[in-house]
Amino acid sequence: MPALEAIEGALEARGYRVTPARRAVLQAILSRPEHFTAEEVMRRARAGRATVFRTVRLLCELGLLCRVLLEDGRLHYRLLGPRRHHHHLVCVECGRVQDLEECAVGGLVRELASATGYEIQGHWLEFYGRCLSCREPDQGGVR
Amino acid sequence: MPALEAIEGALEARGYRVTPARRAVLQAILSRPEHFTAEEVMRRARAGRATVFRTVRLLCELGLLCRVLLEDGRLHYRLLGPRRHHHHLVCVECGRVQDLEECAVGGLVRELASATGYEIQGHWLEFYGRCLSCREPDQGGVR
DNA sequence: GCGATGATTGATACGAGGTATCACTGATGC
DNA sequence: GCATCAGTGATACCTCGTATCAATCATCGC
Ligand SMILES: [Mn+2]
Ligand SMILES: [Mn+2]
Ligand SMILES: [Zn+2]
Ligand SMILES: [Zn+2]
Repeated sequence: MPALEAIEGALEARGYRVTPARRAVLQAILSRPEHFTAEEVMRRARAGRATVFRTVRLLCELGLLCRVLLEDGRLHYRLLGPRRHHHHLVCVECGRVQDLEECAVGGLVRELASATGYEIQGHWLEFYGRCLSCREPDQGGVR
Repeated sequence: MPALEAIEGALEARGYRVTPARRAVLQAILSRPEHFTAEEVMRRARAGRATVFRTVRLLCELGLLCRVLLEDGRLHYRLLGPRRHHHHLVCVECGRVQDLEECAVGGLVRELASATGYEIQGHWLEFYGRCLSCREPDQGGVR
């Protein structure tokens, strides 16, 4: 999880200004739990609606945020470490999100490309389930 | 692609009535291209907004429609043959959608489950690219 | 047939989540 | 100093739904 300065550095490095509005959005994001909606950021950042959405989009484009697609189709955002393209495992009970280390469908993409003739450019892949701690009561585990 | 009578039969078989409003929605769907939004159905079916959305949801639940997640997060719908759970390959240029024969991440799901302890209950998986015909101009192919 | 019951409908309001406009502000470059 | 352009935010607007609720329709027991 990058610190404020790291994110601001990444913005400046790409020619974007670090303005008060952007800093407000960044602070709101850093104060949020592991994943959040743009609306939640809105409520905490002293910045206009359009600016919040623009900033979130910008951070996604720069690879500083990743988008987490929930099972019901809602979109959340999440700070991204230095990681590249990857996918998520979302606990539908407690909301915990686990980044999956890498993209496990690379082989599948190649197979599909040769089977269908498509030039495959991207994909969505998200998994949903119940995490270990949410399952524990089930199992009548220790204690 | 099921015909009107087949869909109506499926509704009746599960205890749902085939009403004029539902028939109007079905006809609008059958007149649409391979995938469509609920809004497009709205514009063609003489039926109230709520009814259109309710009917589309019902058809999804009954397995008569499948949901196609576009790259930008929008949701389209598509008539489903007798197929089960599967995924899509969407051409981002012409919009063509190809149903993938089966779910190719079953093995991955099992691996993930044992690696993470999650009980994995579902997933989203959609691929985006350019289909063969949309690529052809690229390649200076035959003719 | 008759009334009770439950399914279905559509007008309408509401809500989330996001984009388009556009006049304005504030840095930057010269 | 002035032109230019990135950034801003109020606001209107849009899509894609869901909630409400009174009206209607079909069915069923009698
Ligand atoms: Mn992530
Ligand atoms: Mn399909
Ligand atoms: Zn959990
Ligand atoms: Zn195509």
